[in-house]
Amino acid sequence: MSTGTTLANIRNLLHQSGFKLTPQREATVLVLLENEKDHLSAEEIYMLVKKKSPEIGLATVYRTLEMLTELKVVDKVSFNDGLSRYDVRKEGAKHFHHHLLCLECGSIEEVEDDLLGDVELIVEKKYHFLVKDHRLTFHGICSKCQLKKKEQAVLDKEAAATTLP
Amino acid sequence: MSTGTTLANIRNLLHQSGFKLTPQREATVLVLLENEKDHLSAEEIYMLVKKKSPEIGLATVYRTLEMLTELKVVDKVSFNDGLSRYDVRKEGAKHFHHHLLCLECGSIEEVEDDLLGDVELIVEKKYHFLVKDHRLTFHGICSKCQLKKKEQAVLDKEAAATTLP
DNA sequence: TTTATATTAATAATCATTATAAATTAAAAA
DNA sequence: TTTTTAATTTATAATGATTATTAATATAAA
Repeated sequence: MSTGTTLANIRNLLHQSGFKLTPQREATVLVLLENEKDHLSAEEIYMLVKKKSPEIGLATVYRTLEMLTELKVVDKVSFNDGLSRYDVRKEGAKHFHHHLLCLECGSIEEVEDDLLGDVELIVEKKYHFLVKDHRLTFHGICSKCQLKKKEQAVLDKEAAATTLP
Repeated sequence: MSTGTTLANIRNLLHQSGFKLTPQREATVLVLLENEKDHLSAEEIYMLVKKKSPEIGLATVYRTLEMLTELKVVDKVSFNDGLSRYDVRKEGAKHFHHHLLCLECGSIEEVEDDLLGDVELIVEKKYHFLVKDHRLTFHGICSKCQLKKKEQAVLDKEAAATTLP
């Protein structure tokens, strides 16, 4: 549980922004807070929220996520798989966290390090582009799949050795 | 027209990879090469290809783009708008080019500068993640919309001044 | 020239997401 | 506390980007 972004904070924000706090919205926020590291899709969030708010409809989850995204409570990220993922924004975070997307198993890991340094300033000055946010995703192979591939390579080698007369 | 990635190169690559060179595929590649800077969606590409290959179907464009993406001739990028965009990959490019996405008008500009330096190495070493590619997108306001906003602010100010008694 | 099979067009289907309209409810007002 | 208002929800339909299917067509190797 992040020290900054809490249910109470989000309640306040909704109120200040003129939105009502419904049980469905609260359940959705709770699920997001409980699963901060998981980069859940809307459908996944829906399934989890349903356990807290069984009558909820998928469309409501989508609406809630959209509202939270516009309020900048939540970050929405698209990878190349046709799904959007939703993360609670770390309050006070200086930059958006980055993602490591495994091309083999589809797992997504977070990188909190500030990898960009002053790049936003460079972009603003050189390209006259007022930067509000950014997204950085690395596509590659996670350590687990790298291990798997090594093991598989070993097995393949042994199988070939066994086959030889 | 990039000096590296040409129709001839792509023809060779298709052949070497065991794919046939159909007029539809050729037309698609031509459109992509002619519109390198434009970050076209599948639908936009389809409309352009149709001018060269009037009988072509949208599904064929999708299939061709998918094949070119798998062959790494084309890069597919997703922003948060539900569409995928397709760019010809610059042959020999050391890194993927970056994007400036304007939140106001939706325009997309390219950044060719290498903004990341050795970040991929850092990620590989620290996170044990074998990096194959990356995507970096800046969300913000383009210079045109910044100008527009300034002009609008000026107009608003004048309107307010006119209204005052 | 023939053959094999990759590829296409036309159409249907899928799926993530959004729209719709009646019903419900949160919270402000009385 | 009750009433009112309009925001919000549910259930369902609709949308649009993309993929699957199948008969027809076409590329390129033999």
